Amino acid sequence: MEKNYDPKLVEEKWYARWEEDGCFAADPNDPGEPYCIVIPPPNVTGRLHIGHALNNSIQDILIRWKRMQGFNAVWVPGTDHAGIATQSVVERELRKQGQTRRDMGREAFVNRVWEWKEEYGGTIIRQLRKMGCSCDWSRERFTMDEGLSDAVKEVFIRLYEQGLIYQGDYIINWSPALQTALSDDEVEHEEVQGKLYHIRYPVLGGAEGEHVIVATTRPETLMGDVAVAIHPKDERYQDLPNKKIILPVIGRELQVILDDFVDPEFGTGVVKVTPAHDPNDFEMGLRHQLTPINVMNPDGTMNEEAGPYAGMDRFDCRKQILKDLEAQGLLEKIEEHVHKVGHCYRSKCVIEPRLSRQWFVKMEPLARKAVQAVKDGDLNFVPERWNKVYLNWLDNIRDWCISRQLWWGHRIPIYYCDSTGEVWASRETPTQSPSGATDIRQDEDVLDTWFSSWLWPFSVHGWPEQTESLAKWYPSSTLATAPDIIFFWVARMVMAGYAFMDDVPFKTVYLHGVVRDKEGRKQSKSLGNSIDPLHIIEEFSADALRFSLITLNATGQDVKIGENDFEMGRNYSTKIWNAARFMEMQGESTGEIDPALLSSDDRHLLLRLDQTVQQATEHLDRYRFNDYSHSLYSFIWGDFCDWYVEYAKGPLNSGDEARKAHTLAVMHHTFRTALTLLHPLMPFITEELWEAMGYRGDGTFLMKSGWPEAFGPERYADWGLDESLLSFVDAKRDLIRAARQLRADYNIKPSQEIEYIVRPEDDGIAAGLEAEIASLNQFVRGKVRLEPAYQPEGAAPGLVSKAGMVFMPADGLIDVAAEAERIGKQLKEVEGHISRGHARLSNDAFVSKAPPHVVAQIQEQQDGLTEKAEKLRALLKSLGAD
RNA sequence: GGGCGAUUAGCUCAGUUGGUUAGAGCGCUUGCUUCACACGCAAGAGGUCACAGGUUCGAGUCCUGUAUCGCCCA
Repeated sequence: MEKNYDPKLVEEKWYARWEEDGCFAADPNDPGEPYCIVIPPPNVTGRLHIGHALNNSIQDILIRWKRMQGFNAVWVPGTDHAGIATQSVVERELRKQGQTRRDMGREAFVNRVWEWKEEYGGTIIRQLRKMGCSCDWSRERFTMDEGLSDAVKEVFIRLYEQGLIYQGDYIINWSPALQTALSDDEVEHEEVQGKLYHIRYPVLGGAEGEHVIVATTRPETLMGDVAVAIHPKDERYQDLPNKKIILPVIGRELQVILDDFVDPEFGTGVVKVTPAHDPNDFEMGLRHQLTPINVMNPDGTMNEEAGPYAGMDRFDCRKQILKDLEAQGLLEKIEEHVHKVGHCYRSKCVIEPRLSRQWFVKMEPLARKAVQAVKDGDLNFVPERWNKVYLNWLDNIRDWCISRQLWWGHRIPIYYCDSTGEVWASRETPTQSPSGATDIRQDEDVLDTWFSSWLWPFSVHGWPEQTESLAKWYPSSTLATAPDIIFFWVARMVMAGYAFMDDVPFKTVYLHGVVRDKEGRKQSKSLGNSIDPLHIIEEFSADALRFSLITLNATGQDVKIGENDFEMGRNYSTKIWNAARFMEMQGESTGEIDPALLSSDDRHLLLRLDQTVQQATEHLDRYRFNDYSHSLYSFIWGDFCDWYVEYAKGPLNSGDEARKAHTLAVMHHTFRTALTLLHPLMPFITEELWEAMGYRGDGTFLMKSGWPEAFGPERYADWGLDESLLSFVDAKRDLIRAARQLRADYNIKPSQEIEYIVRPEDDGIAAGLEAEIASLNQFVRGKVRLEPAYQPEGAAPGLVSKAGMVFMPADGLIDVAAEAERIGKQLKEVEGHISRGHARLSNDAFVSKAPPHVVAQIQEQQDGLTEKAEKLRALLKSLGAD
């Protein structure tokens, strides 16, 4: 074995071997309880970013763990056709060649997108393999493949027939850049420093110059005004409803309406009503039977209704109309005004609320069961606080605008016959209308991409076909995703699950945090602060990438991470590698663990191993991935490498073959179990060492091996594992640390053998230490002499440890002042603790009300501290420095 | 405007139902090429747990309020 672990070839090798051997493939007929994860399908245009890396590390940990536990586990991968993103990518390519999609025509364009998808799409899927993801690739799906398209059609038609899908003219969010409608969730509201324009609207037939002042942030929609509104109780404008108002520029007569919606505090209390360009005004328009006037084209330019401004861009129009109003003396004033403006989540352009005919899903009936699922505990969010966010959204749910004016996507299966006026839905492509007319056409629009993603947990299994996979793996078990798509996707999947499968789509939703840069900013291309996971894999390893991400990320919190944080994972890999290398150098291990030969260090290690098995399992059960990682880190690095390997060097080099073999047996037993526990997190290095250490035996991959079970009371009894053992080894290590500290403080080289004199705490410890004196000597690189009644003659450096006092004769080199300072400092600390403990114990309320075991504990601690203080004082005295 | 989260060592963060002397990684200081590992070993320094009240025998942990930062919804 090489000194440094070289992951590159190893990772490639194992991934290929797992795949060749069908380790990832699941069969619904195999035994085992079902466990299923469906991947949050990444965009087919996407590339793996660090957020995906975290998300998929979590899923892979879960699936590998459950597989090892004997579940019939499947992880279904796939991608999403990402209507807007994918269409934009191909359009951008066309533009470079001086072409547009309209030049090409719909069919040719869609073919072109398919070509693009075949060639470049799914890069991300290949990248997931580099990370070690154990997806069942034979089940890979795409939201536009044939089966999923059937599912989409089926769902649309069922909802349409139930009256839950309808078409209507409403205000929707319009992206002028993309020229399509968007759902409410696709709009990002950003606070901007804008302006509030106070505009004078003349009163018809009023006195010269009589006007009302209307405040607006969007003067360019003025031409679409059909009324002005005031609050019914606003006393300032009592006589206004009887008058007519003249719309500036256009000269249209406007009525004055009274509506509760108007906020008298906003601006002047008089607002313009523009039903075609504002959702609230639209509602007011309905209440007062006003006819909306749309003044804009789909591309954000003004149309002929805008009179003199026709053809002008909406923002140019704003400037021009302000200039004109100013010239006519109609601009009262301009105020600074901070308000929220909707932006397109994809193009970032300013969203235009626009009246248009679109398709909607009526959500309220679907939401009911989705609410109940969480209230009844059939669906759980981890961390729990997301329950509330989810419920709050569902309680205020609004209908979902599902039509998009795009070409790439599932075309709406609605047909029209212009001559007869028939409108109907059809699963097949019809040749005539229900009444037999042939002048038929299909709706031009496609469906929102989420309209296919919300079916994912069952459509991936072949629904609407009743497949074996569907029967076995629906509902899925855990969904792991980021909270930013809780509404877009998670809540809608729950609704679809109940609507079409009559059950939740998954039992637990684990929501992890967002990966940020060191400054806490979201990683983004434009900031140039993103970490490329592939670069990390290249530089460190996939295991290191996974380890660092998981270790640094506490449940549900955002994680701030920088490039060098991945060193941690690499260093850990090297550490494990070298521990293995050390064992390999000791030769073959054939022995079994023999209870009669177990030393206290052996037992301590085995006890800690068992604790680690329990902790790792429990932490995974509770989705505490960082705790899981931490417990293995401290076990392997701390217990195994720092203490046990150092201890083992004694028996291994003792020349006693039986001891050597037995020590190796303990090491291998432990290391083997530790590799198993670590496998879900670091699959590659563990699989490699599993083979290198000869654990494969009959040829079973580690990834197919069983998850370790805790020892249980019998083995505890057989092996003599108990708490007193822990405290003895603990005390011994405390002594070793004290001895090392004395050496370090006096700058004595590690190579120099020195003598320590130890005055053991009690007879039991004395006997224990006596039995292990060789090991002790080795740890302190010196010679330990046990002298129960030792009193230093004159000044000698000494320290207090749990196992007793340890002295290091220094041949008159002692620095009395420094020694006194150190001991004095320690004494002060101990005295601090003593006085705090004393205060508690002398408090009657504490003694009478606290549970007895707590009181006893404090008492015991107090005794220990008091004793320690006395020893420290004695030390100080022997220094003659008091 | 409503809701949620964060505030603990120089930095990034753990700290589960309140109960040992508040932990880790990185960074820092000192020593060490000790026969697995310098991607390492050993030792060390560093914290009035944002602030103010309250509950309690006992608060980093629970409650109320304040401040700062971040996110979501309207």
